[in-house]
Amino acid sequence: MAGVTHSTVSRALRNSPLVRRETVERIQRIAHEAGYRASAAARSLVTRRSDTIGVVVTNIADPFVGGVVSGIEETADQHGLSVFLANSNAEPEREVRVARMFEERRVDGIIVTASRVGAQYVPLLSHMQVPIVLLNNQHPSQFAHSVMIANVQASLDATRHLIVLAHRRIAYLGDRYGYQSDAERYAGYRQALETHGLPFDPLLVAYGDGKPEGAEAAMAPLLALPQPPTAVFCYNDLSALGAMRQIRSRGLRIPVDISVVGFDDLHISQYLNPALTTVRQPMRQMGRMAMETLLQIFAGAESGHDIKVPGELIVRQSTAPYKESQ
Amino acid sequence: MAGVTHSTVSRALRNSPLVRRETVERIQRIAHEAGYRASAAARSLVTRRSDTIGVVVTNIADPFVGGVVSGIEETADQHGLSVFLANSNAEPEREVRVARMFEERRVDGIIVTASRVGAQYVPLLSHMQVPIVLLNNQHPSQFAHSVMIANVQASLDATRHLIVLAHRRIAYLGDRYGYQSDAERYAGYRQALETHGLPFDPLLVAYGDGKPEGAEAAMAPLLALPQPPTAVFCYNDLSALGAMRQIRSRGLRIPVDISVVGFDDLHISQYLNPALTTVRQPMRQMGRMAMETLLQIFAGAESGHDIKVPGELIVRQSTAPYKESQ
DNA sequence: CTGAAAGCGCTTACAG
DNA sequence: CTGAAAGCGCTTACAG
Repeated sequence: MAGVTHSTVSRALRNSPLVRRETVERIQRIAHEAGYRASAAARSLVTRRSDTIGVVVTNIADPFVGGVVSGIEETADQHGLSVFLANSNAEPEREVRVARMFEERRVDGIIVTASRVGAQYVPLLSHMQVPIVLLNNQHPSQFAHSVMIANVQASLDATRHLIVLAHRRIAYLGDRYGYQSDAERYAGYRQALETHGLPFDPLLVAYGDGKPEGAEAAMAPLLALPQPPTAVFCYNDLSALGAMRQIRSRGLRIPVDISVVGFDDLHISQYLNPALTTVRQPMRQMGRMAMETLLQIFAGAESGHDIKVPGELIVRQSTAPYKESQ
Repeated sequence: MAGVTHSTVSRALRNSPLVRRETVERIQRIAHEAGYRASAAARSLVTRRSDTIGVVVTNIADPFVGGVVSGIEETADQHGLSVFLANSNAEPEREVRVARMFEERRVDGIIVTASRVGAQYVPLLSHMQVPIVLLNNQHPSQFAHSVMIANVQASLDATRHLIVLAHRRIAYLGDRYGYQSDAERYAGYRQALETHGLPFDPLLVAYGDGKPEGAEAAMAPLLALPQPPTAVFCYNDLSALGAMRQIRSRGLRIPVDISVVGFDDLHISQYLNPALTTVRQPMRQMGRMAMETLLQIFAGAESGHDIKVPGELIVRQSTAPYKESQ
């Protein structure tokens, strides 16, 4: 040591006004030279806060999730919080392990980000008495707050965009694992048809897996229809990617023969050929909002937080007016 | 409690053979019913292990990084380790904060994943006495082990592929922040030219930022050359995405007028139009390997770990034979 | 402004 | 097979 007790050291390192200025400086200098670093574990044992949050995702390799986590981490860092990242993979056993892990780590809060999270999962987490913020997920528990994209409105806009372009046979290519998000995007699609007096044809609805693979496969029967669609609204950009490949492989041109709309506006979407018309989700910002919601709850805000983020339709080159020749 | 001391509880919960079978069961049942969960902080205070690793990335929204982190997390989870995720953003202040955070948290090991990490950063981390594994990064410290893609060989293969297609004016579109990776990929490119007796033209080398934006801008002067390249080898797939858009915007066709090769084989690359010829990096697996290296070091392996992963050239539709008409 | 004491919730020798 | 004791490294009233 350097002439004082560890009590004083503890105070000095946290810049307590209870310690004489010069003592603080001396201690900090010595601590710095010695490379001393207070143990977070010991501290959290007494403060009863871990300064840690848990983030669960279904798949960190999904670019949408990556954008969201980036926003979460940025805000957490600004407030001195560390983030535990856990990939649930939507597997029940992993979900259970993640929940237990978060409990043992005594995380101060949890953010669940996923396009498809097991239905029993959030109840599992909400059992612990810790605030939970859901990002683009259902809200089945009273412990959960949420940040959600305005799926219905955004999908309505996207579908209307196609209707205004004179398309009459518009397909919906959903995500069979998308649960709530898929249901809402589908609802927006239906609403748009209805509002504009277009008939709904169940043959024009197909389901992929939210990834290019599944969408590519789901697109095939749509194109094989006697009266194929002249436009397709996809659950997300990744699905659009698969749909577009299927369309090309049939020798059809986008957007001349068929228009495609996505959802998310991934960073790459503007670089596709043709550039993808899509609904922008401000992923990074949504991540930040989720983290800020948690911060507000930590600070004692008791009212429910249910933030609805508007989606913005970005019109690019994958959509064009319907032409008779089709 | 339920009739025993906390010592016994502690032992029972960890399934110690020192405790009578039925006592173990009774305690576990009660603990389960009460929702008891041992505090990781208290435990790690005495065991002197946190069962935690720190993962630093420059940008979690980068799809390459997402793939790697996915592999890391998967393996960590299998071994009961939790992962702290920190985004350094290549900003020096954040790097310092991350290092301090990891020290305070007493992480058992660190993995640094990044295409471009600050040069002073790893020394900063290696100052703490904790094993470090670098993924696709320099190896400037004796505390660091590494998992790296075989950049030179893979780039040589990629460039040779273009040479075999009869291309003679092949550009290299690098990443000015890519440091080591960029230098090695460039070296492979140079080696291929040399081996095949092709002249090197410095005018055919341009630098982007490893993202579509920078590559798109860097591609422009290349195409404006009196003798433009007929093929371009890009630092990574994201750069290829930008290069391709620039090429199209000049009214040139891929691969008829110009061939494009990327590096990474992101999930989306096979869905591009045209599908991208690229070098596959097994991102997920590399992440797993990095984590396994750490695990081996924990287990006492003292030999240096420097794993070189071969890249695999995946030929798709963005490359074609050179034709006179160009 | 500083010190002595208690305690956060565990694990692990040491006894028995 | 179980208990009593010590201790991990901090923070924070409580005194002075």
